[in-house]
Amino acid sequence: MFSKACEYGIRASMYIALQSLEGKRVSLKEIAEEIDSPVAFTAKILQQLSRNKIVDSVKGSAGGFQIEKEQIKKIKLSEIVYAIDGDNVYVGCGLGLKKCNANKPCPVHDKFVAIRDNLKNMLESASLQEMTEGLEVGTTYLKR
Amino acid sequence: MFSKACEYGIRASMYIALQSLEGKRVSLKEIAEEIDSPVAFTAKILQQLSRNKIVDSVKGSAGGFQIEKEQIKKIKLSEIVYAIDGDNVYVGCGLGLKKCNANKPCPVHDKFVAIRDNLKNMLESASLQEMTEGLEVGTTYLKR
DNA sequence: AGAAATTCGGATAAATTTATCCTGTTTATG
DNA sequence: CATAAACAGGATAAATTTATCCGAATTTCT
Repeated sequence: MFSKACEYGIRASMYIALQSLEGKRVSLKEIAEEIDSPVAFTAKILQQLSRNKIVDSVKGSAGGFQIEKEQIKKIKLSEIVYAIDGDNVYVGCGLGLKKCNANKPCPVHDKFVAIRDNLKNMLESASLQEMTEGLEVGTTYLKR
Repeated sequence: MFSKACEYGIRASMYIALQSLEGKRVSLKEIAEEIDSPVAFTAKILQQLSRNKIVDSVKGSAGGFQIEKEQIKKIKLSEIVYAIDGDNVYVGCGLGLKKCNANKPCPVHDKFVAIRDNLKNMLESASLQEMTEGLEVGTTYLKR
């Protein structure tokens, strides 16, 4: 569904959000440990998220990553996915045709559009805030 | 969503089905042309489909690929996807966790399950027969 | 029997994605 | 101000996916 990079990106964002709500800034190392991802690769992804204003990065000793509380409420999963995977998830034919559309559709066009719209709606309505709620009370997990 | 291999595999199966309904056996070359896919790569995929009894292959001059009419009615897209991509599409956590389940779910578990079930249902209910119908009357396409 | 058309299967190559490493820069802190 | 902790970014490597090539086997047709 998503690329590995995107999976790590989403999980990292969720972890940063979780800690930011506690007022804690977190280091790359800690993030990678807590979401069980390769450190250096995660660094690359955090750079992307930082450039795309999804997360704030602070250099130097006592630096790390954080997300402002207001942002945690606003940021939707769709923005994270878009920052890393682009619009691949939303656009593009299920069967790989370059110019598939309602006018000249592939045989599964309508069925795919329906499913993709579901996915899109889900990602556009799921905020980081909402995602952290289960993490806080221990009913959802970011590794294992 | 699917791998390139799977996209080509689905399109190839649809084209073979379409021609088989006309009583025509089709060659690799013709298939690749008609679905706009790389010939040699398509050959590999057809081998897989042949081993998995999705398509029949006939060697030798005047050989080629075909699908029996009875099979065209029975074969669902899910079988093609499974033959090529395995169960990746259905199983596996949206965020890449190895042991994500209803008991210890990732933050998006339920939402993903819902969407994946949609996809699964769609693939399990869409037969090759159904797919060829639009192709026959020219309302759907396999290339462009 | 020979030639042509065709799939099969192994080896290999190219492209992309995933992952690592290393050097530089920034910043808090003692 | 020196040091250590941390991110940034370029170069590189490993793994996977996508794609090509070629010889062998099979079958039809003349």
